[in-house]
Amino acid sequence: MLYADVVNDDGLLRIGELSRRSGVSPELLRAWERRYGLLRPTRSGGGLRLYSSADLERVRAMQRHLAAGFAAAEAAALATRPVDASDRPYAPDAARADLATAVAAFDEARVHAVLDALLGAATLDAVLSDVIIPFLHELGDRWERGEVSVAQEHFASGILRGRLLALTRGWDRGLGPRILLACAPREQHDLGLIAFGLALRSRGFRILYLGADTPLESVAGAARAAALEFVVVSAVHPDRFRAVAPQLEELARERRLSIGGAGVVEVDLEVPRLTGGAVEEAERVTALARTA
Amino acid sequence: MLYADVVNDDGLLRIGELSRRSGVSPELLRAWERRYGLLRPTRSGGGLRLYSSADLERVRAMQRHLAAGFAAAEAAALATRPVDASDRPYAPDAARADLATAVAAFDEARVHAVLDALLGAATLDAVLSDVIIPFLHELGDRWERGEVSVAQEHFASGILRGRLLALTRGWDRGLGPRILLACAPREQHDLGLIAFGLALRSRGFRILYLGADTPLESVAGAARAAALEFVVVSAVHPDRFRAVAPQLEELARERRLSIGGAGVVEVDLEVPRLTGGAVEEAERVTALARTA
Amino acid sequence: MLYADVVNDDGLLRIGELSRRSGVSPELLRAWERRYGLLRPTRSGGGLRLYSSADLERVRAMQRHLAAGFAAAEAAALATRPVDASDRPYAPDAARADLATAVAAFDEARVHAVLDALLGAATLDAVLSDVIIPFLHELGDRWERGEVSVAQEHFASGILRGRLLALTRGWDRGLGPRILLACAPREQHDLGLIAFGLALRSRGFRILYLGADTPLESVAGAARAAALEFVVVSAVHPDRFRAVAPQLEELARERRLSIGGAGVVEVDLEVPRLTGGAVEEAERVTALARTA
DNA sequence: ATAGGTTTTGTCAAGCTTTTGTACAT
DNA sequence: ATGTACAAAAGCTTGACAAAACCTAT
Repeated sequence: MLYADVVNDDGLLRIGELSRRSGVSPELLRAWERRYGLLRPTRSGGGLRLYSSADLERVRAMQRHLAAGFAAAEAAALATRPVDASDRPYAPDAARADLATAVAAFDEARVHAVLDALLGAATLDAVLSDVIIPFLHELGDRWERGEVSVAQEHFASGILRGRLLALTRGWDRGLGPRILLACAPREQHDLGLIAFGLALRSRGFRILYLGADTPLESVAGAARAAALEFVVVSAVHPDRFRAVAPQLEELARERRLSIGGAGVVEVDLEVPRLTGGAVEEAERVTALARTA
Repeated sequence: MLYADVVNDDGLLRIGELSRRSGVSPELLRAWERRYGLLRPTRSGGGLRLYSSADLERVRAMQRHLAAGFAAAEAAALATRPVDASDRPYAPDAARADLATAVAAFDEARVHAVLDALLGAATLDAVLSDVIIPFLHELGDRWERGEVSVAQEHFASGILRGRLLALTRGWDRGLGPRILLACAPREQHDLGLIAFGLALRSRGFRILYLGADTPLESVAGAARAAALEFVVVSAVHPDRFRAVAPQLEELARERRLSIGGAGVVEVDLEVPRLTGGAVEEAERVTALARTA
Repeated sequence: MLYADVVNDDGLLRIGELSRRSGVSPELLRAWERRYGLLRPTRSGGGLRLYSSADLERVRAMQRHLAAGFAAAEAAALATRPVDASDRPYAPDAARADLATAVAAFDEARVHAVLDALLGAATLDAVLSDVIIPFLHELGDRWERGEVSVAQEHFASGILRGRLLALTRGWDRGLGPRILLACAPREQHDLGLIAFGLALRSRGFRILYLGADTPLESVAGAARAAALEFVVVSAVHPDRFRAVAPQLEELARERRLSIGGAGVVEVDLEVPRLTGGAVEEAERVTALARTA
């Protein structure tokens, strides 16, 4: 189930099944159709109503509006109103707001649509530094202030992780210098590191990505096994670095190690620190590699 | 009876012996020969049928096919068809071995190439249950035995997570029942849960995915906010369940909750458990949802 | 592999066995065939229905859809959709067919949806060489045979150009070796060249892209101005090369020039020729650059 | 919400044919 | 060993029927 399904969405429901799925009686569904034109079912050869998934969505919207206190006529008007698909060129601020709304409603399709529009309108660098990374920060802040639930934060990072990882495909191939990326032990936030990797990739690096919560011995081992010179270890929380400070400094003597992520600002180690944004630091690392 | 009486110099069997060895009556053997050309015995000077061991194999194949439910004509066609071993490129065992080699060498391009070939050759269900999930298990086992480094394990799961998440796009769309998937608190292994979600998706479910390490209050909150009936919480380690047993049982009273993942086997809770593989349990959940 | 899997390859079932395996009564199976064309069994000499494993799959799909609440007619329509026959996640042939249908109907959303699904399921390399480039060839062939209108051909190449160009963003940045790509003078087909550029980019090259119909003096000038060593000139029609043969040979003495595209096969020049597919030749060029 | 009519769909039956294991005469 | 016969099992087609689900109109 793939190609046709993506567009064609689904089959058609008869009124009984629509009723079952929406919890609205068939009589009422027909009344809403007759009175407010809420639904526009196609018909079978014999005249039975056939509803699409869009109809089901409209019924659900109608129910939400009714529950919110609107009169039936108004609720129907709201539910049938077309979703404005304004094709503005590239508006990072509006996009962040859109993402926030979509995440609040667990609306996966909308999140993807916003990301599609963004990636269609601007470079990955721009989308990462103007939208995705700031959005993640905002999300984190609002989570701390209790304005966003853990579920919403998880939902959002799941989708973003999927989108970003999809862009990483093949990022270890080719001719450029190879760099190893890993999160410090016990560090679970990997999205910033992935973004950093993507920024590096678009500058010609080959990425060996180990991801969240990687023991430093493994980092060192992999760097040795794959003969890598450059290594970046990332953490959002400074304690993650402090807990392994000696090992980090040892690795720094062996390889060209940098540490990055929000956790670096308060840490004092004998290791170069990437304190800026992912794209900015990718640019700096590239410049460094050029001279090396 | 002497050996020489039933088997002649060239190792050829007479019909009685073929009958005895195969359990098929001589009459029926002759009928199969006449009707379907199943057997092509040579003849003795006196006209007696002389069967080779290949004939015996064909008879046994015929019996297997009959037992499998094929009618005689079709079973014979299958038994006489030349063994064209494999003209289709789906070889799960070889693929797993390939993946292991590629991962050991941190060869990202090769991992992707293997996955491309697999996804092009078989259904997602098959690839998940024959290759990806077993591969992850093998990887875990070999990690426990120290044959695989953490770095290799991380490298592999990063790539697989990216590929699987890419396939999840739009999995919340459609007409089917909606189901919430989350890992138990402190549980970081999400790949099995993603695979389970994909298997459910291909059976028509709509997926709301919260991912690793999700507090149960968030699960409950999201289930309420999005009006979801079905919820699955997963963990690889049983302690993850035990630590939140009361909350799980409370949630189970409120929603249709199941728990799954390797961690369920040793846990004793008043909550339905999904103890099988991802695809298998997806099938079961689908059946369950039907009865609801 | 289980015995059943081997047999399922192409064994034929009679209606009783199909009934046993699916749990659907023979009467109902015949009714579904008669009413909805769900099954298309071949017939034995005497007229008995003979079903393939694909038929069994269709019956099972039908049952799933019924269980999901669809009425029989709608469930059958879903189960007979061509995509259900090969529900591999990555089905290049099905995708090409889908693209052709969508193009014939000027259905842009569907073209995008198919491409989205493909790029989610496989690597760009695979999609280029398995789907996009073959599709362009088919389109050209069918245009020559008059089966496709100019409008359809323009529509398709417009969309594909847009999608591919969106992926080229920033492809001149970074650390890799630089390569100049241009179409020969008067050559308008640039899609293959873009695909080639993308394959090179994913291997670490930096691309300087001049596009369709570029005078060779401009190519030479740009190569000199940007100090580029590698140059590829492409054409679909051999005359485009012949018309500028001396200049090509001169440029080849100055830079590492290759010529590519469908037009190279019949041309005889003192210039290295890239006669294979875009991805394949990108791999070769990468290997060359490595040794250089 | 009800009444009265229509469509859809699973099931069944009658009468006939094909398939297939077994039996028997030569 | 061969060829023919035979009867049970399984299938085929046509036609019909009744319960469930839907329709419109009041």
